[in-house]
Amino acid sequence: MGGSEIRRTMPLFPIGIVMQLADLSARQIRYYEEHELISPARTEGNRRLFSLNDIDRLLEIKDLLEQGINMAGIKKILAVSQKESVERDPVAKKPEMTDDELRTLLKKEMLSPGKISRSSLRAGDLSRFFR
Amino acid sequence: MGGSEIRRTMPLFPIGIVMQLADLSARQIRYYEEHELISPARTEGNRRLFSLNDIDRLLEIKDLLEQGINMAGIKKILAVSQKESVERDPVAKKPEMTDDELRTLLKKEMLSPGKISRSSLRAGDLSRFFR
DNA sequence: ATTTAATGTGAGAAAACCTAACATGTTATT
DNA sequence: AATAACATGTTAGGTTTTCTCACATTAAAT
Repeated sequence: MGGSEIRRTMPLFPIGIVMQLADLSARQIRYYEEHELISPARTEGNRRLFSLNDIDRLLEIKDLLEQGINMAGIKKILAVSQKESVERDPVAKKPEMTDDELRTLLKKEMLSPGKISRSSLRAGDLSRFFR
Repeated sequence: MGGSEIRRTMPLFPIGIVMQLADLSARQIRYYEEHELISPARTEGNRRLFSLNDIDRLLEIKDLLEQGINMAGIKKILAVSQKESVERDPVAKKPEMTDDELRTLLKKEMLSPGKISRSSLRAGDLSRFFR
């Protein structure tokens, strides 16, 4: 788990917000969880709390569903794409990075990106909103 | 209005999450709102929804309060700092935490994921976590 | 000793979310 | 065409979270 992992996996959003961000119904989101495509955290009182990773994943699921892929297929695909993203993550791949390398990386992360309209959210977009 | 305004002003977080992120009680947060130091959005059902800007602001308020400044003073200061942050280049902005300090913090986070010490969070830091 | 400022606490109400069950609309299969 | 499987809608009843409002408490200033 790299440095950015911490933020991206922080359970922050209630389902109501996620519904808006991903444009999905509560029923859909819970259904995907039922099929183990996502595993949002829970509060002490059992309310779901979603991370940015969860939301990105939901956008991916939505995308794949629209391509006619079913739960089983999506599950397989997501399992692969997750493995890939871990291998591709520069921080995760080089945990023994020198201080200067890490410093350079962090500076790059601090750069401000441009604006994006929320209504046109697609899989992967969220990672550009939040880092 | 800068490009990043859209994301940073998006009402996303319920008060429960903000309490954890800023390490403040609900009472404190509502009190600051009562004194117009923050103006979180509301759901249709009247629940507060905080943006990243709101949370940064809360961290600033906390900071200023610890310095012994009262509501009135903080209000004035925040009015100024807001104006400045709009006019100032966000990248060139002088950090409250040096890059070295941030790097050290992030390293610690990488070693124990999910165990970010909230107390180490200060005003403005959040904008580096989320973009 | 008061007053003021910031925060704690509790009550009662409402919103948001939970699970579970059943219903509906599609698509695939027989 | 009938049936089955899949994804989603809907409703019901219950729990958690948040709301406002009021009163209490603590610490600092007068």
